[in-house]
Formats: sequence, structure tokens, C-alpha cells
Amino acid sequence: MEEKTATPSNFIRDIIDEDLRTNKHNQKVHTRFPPEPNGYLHIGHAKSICLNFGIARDYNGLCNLRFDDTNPEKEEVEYVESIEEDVRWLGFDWDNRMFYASDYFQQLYDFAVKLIKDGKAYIDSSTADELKEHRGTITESGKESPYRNRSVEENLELFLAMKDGKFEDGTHTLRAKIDMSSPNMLLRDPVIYRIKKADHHRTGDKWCIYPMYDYAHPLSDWIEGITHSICTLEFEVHRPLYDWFLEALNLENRPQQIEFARLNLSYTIMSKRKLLELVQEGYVSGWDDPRMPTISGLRRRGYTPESIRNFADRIGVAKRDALTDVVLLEYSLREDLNKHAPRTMAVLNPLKVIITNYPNDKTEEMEAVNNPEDISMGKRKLSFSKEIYIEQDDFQEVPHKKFHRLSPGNEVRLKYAYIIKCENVIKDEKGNITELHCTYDPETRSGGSSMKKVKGTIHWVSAKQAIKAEARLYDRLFTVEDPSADPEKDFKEFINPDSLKIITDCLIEPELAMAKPGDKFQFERLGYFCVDPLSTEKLLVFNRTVTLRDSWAKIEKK
RNA sequence: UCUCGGGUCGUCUAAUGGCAGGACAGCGGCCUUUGGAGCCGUUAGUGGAGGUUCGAAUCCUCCCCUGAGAACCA
Repeated sequence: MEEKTATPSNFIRDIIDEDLRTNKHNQKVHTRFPPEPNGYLHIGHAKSICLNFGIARDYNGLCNLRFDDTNPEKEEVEYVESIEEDVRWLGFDWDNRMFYASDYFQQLYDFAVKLIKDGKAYIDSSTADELKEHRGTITESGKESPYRNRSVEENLELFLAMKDGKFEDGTHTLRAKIDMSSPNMLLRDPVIYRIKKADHHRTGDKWCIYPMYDYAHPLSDWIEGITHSICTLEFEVHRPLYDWFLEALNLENRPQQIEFARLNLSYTIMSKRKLLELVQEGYVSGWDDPRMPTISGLRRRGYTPESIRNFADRIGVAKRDALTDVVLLEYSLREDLNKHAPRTMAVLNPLKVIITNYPNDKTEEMEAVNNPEDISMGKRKLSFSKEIYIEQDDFQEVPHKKFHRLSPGNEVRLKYAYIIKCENVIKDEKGNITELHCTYDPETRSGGSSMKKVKGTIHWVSAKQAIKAEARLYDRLFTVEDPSADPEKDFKEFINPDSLKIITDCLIEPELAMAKPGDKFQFERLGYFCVDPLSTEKLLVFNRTVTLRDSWAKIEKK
């Protein structure tokens, strides 16, 4: 079993520690992850999932999965299913506690009736425009609705009629009677029910009135016995409202809302609306395009759940807005893949090499380790013969002064095989290099006793045995750190035109023919790659998950 | 402009009146049959001005910067 470092503490855990000490919630810790099923989950949700489920795990508590489905016009079962899959894939489990806010529609309705009876809510028959007009502004107080003082009986009657479908969409709303002059505009008699004659993905046409978030959320939390209702910072201003409903209904054992800063990652966007735009307008191939910051995109790209959980622990939880550098995510990924991904040799851009002093028909079996970080992953055999392919980048006709690889008259080691020397550069009539003629030193077979040392070691594949494959090389989707930073500019202006490069004639070790979708490998010296789900027996397709760190690129730049 | 938040190395995050620490990135070195990994070392920060205190990132005052809030969205 691998060592597991504990999740670092944070201000939310401090609050829970204090609540436990003062016995605020009778020693209970119960959280929830409440996505709206109107889009796919992304890495920002992963932060929240790790936070909520992680707290439940560490405090011996529970975490519910709850779909916040109070707006039938935007929500779909497709999203429900993807969300379930993604949370599970991340490694979390809700047992039998998968709920929907729509499960509580009847209770929520009954609570609303109680508010009306207590004179704390009323039916407003203003139009949306009138509502807006009466709301006032940030600096000026609002005006009370002419319907504000309807009798309890009239309100009850109207609310029932609303529920029974007697009115058209938008003609009436139920509003909480709070304070039209509050500096917090959310408290200026917020709408808590609206008429929407729309089919709901779960309740069908049973309801034609639907509760608003601010009303449904605290009550759903209360119904489920949530103790700590953790959400992102933009809901901070909603907290007085959250508390108001619990107070107005005189509910005991109230949950407590705590806000933290959502994740922003450099070179990407996290807005569901914008991600949807990328999908719908075809900038990416779908929600699971490997360039998307969605969980399904990251999964297809080759990210591991472990790496995402470690990332979540590493970035911590706080209240200040932050833009986390994506290299931190990539670090967590490489850290995990380095330990677990088997090594293999693959040549992305092949350059033929003929070893002129090697016997024509000879084939040798070379021994290679599958993972130097973990010898329990075993060894494999590599065929070596007279004709091989190396990476075009591993040869320079006029070498940079710090270039340690192959160049005319120079020696380099072929990993797990021999040291070779470049004797001749063969070109076509246009001057393109077509092949290299090299000689090998038979004394330098890998594992042998030769003391000969060379500066560079390169990867290769044997021409006869290698098989063809396609590689998809991904780069960041945007060219700037914060594509949404400039309100004057559309984020799509910053899409990286080179975010995907497809290479169709890579050569890989024959063993890889067995690879299955999702299998992950390190292509030695190149990076981590995984088999794409669209890969077929005929054509293996590899997604480049992430490159290896490249200190040569830095030297070359200087 | 009003209300509520938030400002600590380049980035993320600790320090809860008592040595400003960690991670990533960077830089330098060691090691290496992956220019990978690993190991060692190192650079770098409390938005500003006052005040309280033996002592302030932390408490107080003012200023500056920044985020959120005027959907029948969540």
C-alpha cells in the first residue's frame, strides 16, 4: 500500500474542529456536493468534490450527492449520468445518498404555504419589468409592490391556483416578505417560486411552479441534515437569505453555509456557459475533448483520479480569489504517472538509421525494464536489428554546442542496445535528410562490461518489428493565462490554434498492439500517452497526456 | 457610488500577539543507459501610512488595490 499524506488543514476544517469542540451539531459532520445537472463537471468541481467528500471521510461523517434541479428548462438526464460517473471516477462514494432537490418539491411547497400563513410571503402579480423597476439599485432602496399586503387567504388561494396551472408563465410569483430597503438587494423581497410550464427531467408535468435556488437550497440542506453547507464565494451575499428561511420557518439544527474561493486555472476557462459554447460551436470535439478542463476531458487526456486528488490537496482552500498555475496540476500528474506508467519506446517523427556493420539478417533480443521507479513492474524484450528508426529531433547535422545526441562523426547510446556512431548523412535531391548510416560498437551491448560512456542516450524502434500508430499532441487550449480577463474581448479570440497536432505515422513497440483504451504509458524521453477510446484494432490512437519536463528546451532557448 | 468579502515569495498556501514556513516554478550542483526521476543547496513575500504593545502578517484608524451583489439562473 502506498503512503498517503494527509489532506492539509484549512479554514473550513478549523471551523468544523471548533464546532465539534462546542458540540454545535451534536458531533455530526454531514456535507453535500450539490451540482446543477446542466453541464459537465470540471476541475473546479473536482476541488469542491474533494473538499466535501474529503471532509466527510476524515471526520467520520457523510457526504451526499444532491442534484440541484430546480430549473427544468436547463437540466437534463445526460448531465446527471455524467456527473455520477465523474464523481465515482474521482474515487468518492455516496452510498445510497443520491438525492435531488426535486425529491423535496412537496415539502418545499408545504413550507411555502407555512410562510404565507405566517405573513412572511405573498403572491406578487407584477410583471418581470415592474419587479425590476421596483427593486431599486445598489445605492437606492426599492419600492414595495402594490400586492405586498394581500390577505393571507388571497395569497393562499392564488398560490394554490399557481400550483394548479391556472396562470400562465410569468404572471405571478411568490415572494418572501423581507425588506425592500435592504442594502443587500437579495433581501428585497426575493422571488421564491415562479411559474414554468415546463417538463422536468424527473417530475415530468407534475409541477408547474418551481422554487428558486435561494429558497430551495437551505431547506434541502436542512431536510438532509447537512451540518456544513460548503459553497463558493459568489454565494457569500446570499448567506443572510439562507439563514432567513431557516429562521422564518423556525427550524432547529440549522446547517451553516461556508464559502471558499472557486478554482481558477491558468490558460483555461471554468465557466459552464463558456465551455458549452466551445462544445456547441465546434471549437472542441465535445465535453470530453482532451483539451477541455472537464473531468471527462481530463480522463480522456490520461489524467488519473489520484493526481487530481493530490492536486486538490496541494492547492488548499481559502477565501481569496486566486489563479492557480496549471503547472501545479501537471506536476501532480507527472508525479503519479512517473510512479505507475510503464515505459515504452515510440518514435513520433521517424528518421531511418542503417547500421552498416551489423549483420543483415540478425535480430537480437534486448532486455528493457518496464519502470525504473518500480522494479516489480518487470522487464520486457526488445528486438534489435540492422534497420531502426530514431527521432528526427535526436539528430542535428550541425549540432548546437550543448547537443548531446547524434550528429555526424558523433556517438550516442541507443537505450538498452548499443552505442552507435553517425558515419554518413543521406539526402534526397531536395536536400532533405532521408536516412543515416551509422556503425555500432559490438563491445557496448547494454548490460555488458564495456566502460565506454557517451553523453547522450536516445530511444529507437526496430524497423521490422515496429507498428504504426497515431499520436495526438495537445497543448493548452488558450494562449493567455486568463482568457476571460478582458471584458472587451471574447475569450474565443485567445484559442490556441496549435492546441492539437495529429501525427499519423508514429512507430511504436509491437507489444503496444495489446493496449486497451485508457491504458497509460510513458513514451521514453517524450511524455506520457494514453490510448484514446476511439482507438481501433487497426489504428491505435494515443493522446499525449503531458510531456516530460524538458530541460533541453531551456538550454536550447538560451 | 452603496453593502458584503479579500489582499503573505513569480504562483498556491501556512503562521490565530512570540523565529514569516511549505509546495510548485526559478537558479546552482550531485547523480543518471530517459537532457526523465531522485538527491542536495539556493533566490524570493506580509499593499501603504499611522497607532496600541516588551513584541504586530495577526489588534485599532485612515488610505490604496481587488472580488461579488440590481435573472421569475444556480
